[in-house]
Amino acid sequence: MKKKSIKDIAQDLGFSKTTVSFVLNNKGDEKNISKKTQEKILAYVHEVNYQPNQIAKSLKKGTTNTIGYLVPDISNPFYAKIGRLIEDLLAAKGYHLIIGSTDEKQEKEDSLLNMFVNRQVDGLIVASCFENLGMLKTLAAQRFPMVFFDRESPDFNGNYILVENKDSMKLAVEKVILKGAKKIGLLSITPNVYSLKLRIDGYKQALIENSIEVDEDLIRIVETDDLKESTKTQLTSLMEQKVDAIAFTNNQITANAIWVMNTAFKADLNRMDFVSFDNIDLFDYSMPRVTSVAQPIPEIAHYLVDILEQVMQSDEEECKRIELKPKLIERL
Amino acid sequence: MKKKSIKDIAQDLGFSKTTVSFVLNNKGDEKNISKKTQEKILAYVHEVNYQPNQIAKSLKKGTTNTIGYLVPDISNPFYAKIGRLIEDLLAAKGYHLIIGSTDEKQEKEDSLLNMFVNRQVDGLIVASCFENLGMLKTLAAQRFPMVFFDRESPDFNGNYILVENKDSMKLAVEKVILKGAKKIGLLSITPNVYSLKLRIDGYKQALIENSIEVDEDLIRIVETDDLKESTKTQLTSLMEQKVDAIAFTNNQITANAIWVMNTAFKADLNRMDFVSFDNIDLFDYSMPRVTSVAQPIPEIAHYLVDILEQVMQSDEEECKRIELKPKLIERL
DNA sequence: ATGAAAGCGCTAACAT
DNA sequence: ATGTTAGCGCTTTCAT
Repeated sequence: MKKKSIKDIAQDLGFSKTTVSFVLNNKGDEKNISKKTQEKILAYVHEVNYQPNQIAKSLKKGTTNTIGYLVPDISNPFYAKIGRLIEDLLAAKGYHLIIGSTDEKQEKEDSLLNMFVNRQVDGLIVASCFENLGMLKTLAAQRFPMVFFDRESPDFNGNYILVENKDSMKLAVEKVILKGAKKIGLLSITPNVYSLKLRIDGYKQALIENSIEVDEDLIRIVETDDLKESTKTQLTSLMEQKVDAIAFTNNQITANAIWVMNTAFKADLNRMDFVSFDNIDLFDYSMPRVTSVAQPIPEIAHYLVDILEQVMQSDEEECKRIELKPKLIERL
Repeated sequence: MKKKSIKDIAQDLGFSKTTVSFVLNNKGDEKNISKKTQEKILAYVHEVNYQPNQIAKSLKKGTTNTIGYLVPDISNPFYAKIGRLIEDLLAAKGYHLIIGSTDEKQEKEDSLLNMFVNRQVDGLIVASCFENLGMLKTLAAQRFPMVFFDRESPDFNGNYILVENKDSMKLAVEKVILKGAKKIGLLSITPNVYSLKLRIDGYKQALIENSIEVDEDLIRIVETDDLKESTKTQLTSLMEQKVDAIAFTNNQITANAIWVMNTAFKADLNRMDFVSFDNIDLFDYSMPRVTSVAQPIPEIAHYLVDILEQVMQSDEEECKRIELKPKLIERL
């Protein structure tokens, strides 16, 4: 049995497509369709298990009830968890999620943005790498509903859900300073992401305010393309400098670094302290202990869909910028 | 400037929609469109940055180049990683991923399946809870392209990418027996998932073959709805029985259990051994040490899109069942 | 070498 | 109270 369309239903029952459509969309009463007709249609629709073609509906209405979720890597626990939360929040409002991972590459990001827009997503939630603003600015100019998170660009005016990067990192680093650390290294992925730059700034500020000289040679950048190997190289080099603490700017790099530390520097673990921006479950049981800056994930998810919904509904000009406070989790 | 459609392009240039469409789809030569016309159209299209409406295309062609990915929880690292891998594999073939989390509930699963089908996804990759086979059987009867993984139902004939559950679990449990464990508990989520039942069977088999009596009271099932609390309760009760090893049937429950162990039973960690089906990064650094059965994630992903593609292309009757071998990672 | 027109399945303004 | 019709943006057969 082939799939029935509204047309089939109408023909089978001897009504017009219009009547059937009205009934199916609960406009029966409003459109003065007789109770009897309504019941007849509903019964038949149920009998043949009619399923509306959402694509046709989308083409007609110009909306798809689909939201694009664009992040560097959907399997990163931070993005995965937020993804799960917004999936549920959006589902409650009738939206579905289509996902894309950009690998921090503007090229991939642009191509995915393009695809999503062509697929007529109704809105976009994105953790952009903000390397090249062209595509984003074009979309913004068209008033395409977008909300950004995790990352920010000072040159792009959009709706942002962010966390206090600089201050939080500063507070975290100060914890290990208070504990006695004197020579503190830092490991980060590409700092041309502004949020990461802020985290690095926080680290520096902590040193400065505590009269520790900022040594640029202790600030190491790993290559995103070859994270595992690059982390190992940089970390090894840092260890040779005899640092007594290390700060990491996100969960991904911390996880890799912990692995390296356990593999190659087990003996040093006890004399050192570690600080991570981002918190992952792992930190609760991992060796070494890691003091971490936990982003308020449920809150972020909540604001993301909240603001996106507002943007999709009203055509307001004003951009929102919401900055949330992370929670510092001490594990020293 | 409003978005241009093919019609606009045609009007602007004085050609027909047909001609423009042919050129846009690289059928210019095949359809004998003059070089000059082709160039003109291409140039203009580029100038105004024309973007085809994929929804319209989908409606016309009956395919959307979208694949539905349906799992219990997209933020579970196992599903997230596979998600990421198939996202990339599918992207290379022009497909996008639309995701749904079912929370192990058939109701949610059915509703998502329905939505995905109504949205005309071209295929489905699903880790079903297989609680009620109605919806799945209906889809299978319509020859809807689907590939299943991680879970299996003996009552449902579909394409499966699985791992050896029973044997792997048996081997893992035997490791701790060899190390001297005598009283081995087991913690699992809902065993009405057949794959989990197999893992439990493997556990039992290991005991039997090593002349250890199977004590049903040492086999504990946690409630999926309240995982954290239920894990705590069951684990505490198991610990009161003075078990000297515990086996867990998936990563989710192991992660929770590790947390409970660290919180409430730190003193017991050293005298005990742990075994987990599924491996997560965390196990490399966590206390306690956990011997784990690592599923071959990239291979699973690879087969998933491979088989799905085959199913979408040919209309072959035959169902495939691929069983992969996990890798045992000893950490005793 | 190019165009007219039908149609994918749906909605909704406008009849009747 | 129900039907006619146009149209969303695209592809494709059949004309010319």
